[in-house]
Amino acid sequence: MGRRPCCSKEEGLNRGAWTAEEDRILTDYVKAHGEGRWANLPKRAGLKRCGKSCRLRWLNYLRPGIKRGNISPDEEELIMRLHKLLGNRWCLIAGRLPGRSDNEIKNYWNSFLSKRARKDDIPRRKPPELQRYSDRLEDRANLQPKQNVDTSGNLSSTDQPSPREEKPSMSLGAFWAAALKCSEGATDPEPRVSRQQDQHSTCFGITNKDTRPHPPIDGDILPKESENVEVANNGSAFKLLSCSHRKDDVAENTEEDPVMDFDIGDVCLSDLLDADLTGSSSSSSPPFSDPQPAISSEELMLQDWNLIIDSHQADNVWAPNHIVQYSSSSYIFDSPEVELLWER
DNA sequence: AAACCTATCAACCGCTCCTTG
DNA sequence: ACAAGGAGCGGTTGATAGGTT
Repeated sequence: MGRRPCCSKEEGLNRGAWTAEEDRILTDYVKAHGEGRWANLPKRAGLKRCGKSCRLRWLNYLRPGIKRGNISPDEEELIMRLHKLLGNRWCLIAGRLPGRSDNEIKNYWNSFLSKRARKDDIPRRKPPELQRYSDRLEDRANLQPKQNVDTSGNLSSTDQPSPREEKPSMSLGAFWAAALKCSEGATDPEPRVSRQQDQHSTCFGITNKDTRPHPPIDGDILPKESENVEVANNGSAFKLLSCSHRKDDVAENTEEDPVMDFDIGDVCLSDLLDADLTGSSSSSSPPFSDPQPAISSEELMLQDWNLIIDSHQADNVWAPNHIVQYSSSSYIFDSPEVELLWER
């Protein structure tokens, strides 16, 4: 489909900084008619501005409750931690900081925190099994440089990108993001889940069979209840027992049950979590069922290595009743982050 | 005092996805 | 099923202020 030229290229529109008068007109109009219909707003309100520009101005500066400047140390720390998990997904990060706009956080990051993050970055160490797997892939790629290595570690003879490469899988990284998105909906008294946020059917929760009090969680990040994933106390950690939702069920259950499974690319989260990773990569029972192309768990983890938080980071606080033991890894459902440990 | 450099941040831009007809 | 329009996101740009030489 063709795209309309950007409205900012239209003749006769004001550009650059907004004047106080323009602000007043926009504020009055939105207060009277509500948000939305941005494309028509300038004409109706009598503003010589692009609709997108009006939307941006309203969301970033004029809407009620917006905070400007003076980002507190707490907010700064939260931004750092969320960015570590979510990357440059500013709208999601902003969603965790009431009154802050994605633009402000993005600017703050680019001008200050990115430098700090680089300075603080700890070199990340791959666990030995992943390092070996990574080396094997590299060796094979070197032997046959014109061949692609597909996501299952197999070689393909075509130069065309595989479908998976064309459309990247929802990664473990996205899984973390999904958990955060879910928490946002669950904690906000007036959930504002955007269409785009909703598109992956992203919600996830665990049943905490432990009866110990829920530890204080910043913003109470995860849903407190779930009927879908059972977690049992295993002494120092919790082992995932089951995950009842299949991706086929999600559509029907979405309405009444906010907790659901979701796809991680071609696989279901429950598949990933149910899979047995303790065996070698040549295990006779592949973790993910046909007809999906086999994707090894090693590969999945390798792909997402950069999103894994190193267990040596000093500020990690582990709450044993929020750990899901998964093979040699442990998923931690605690604090604003969902974290993954190796060989815990 | 002037020129230059750097940091900040508001705004722009292009792209993607969703909704609607 | 398809196309067009609406909306939102994230990267980038450019104006400006403040600091340094």
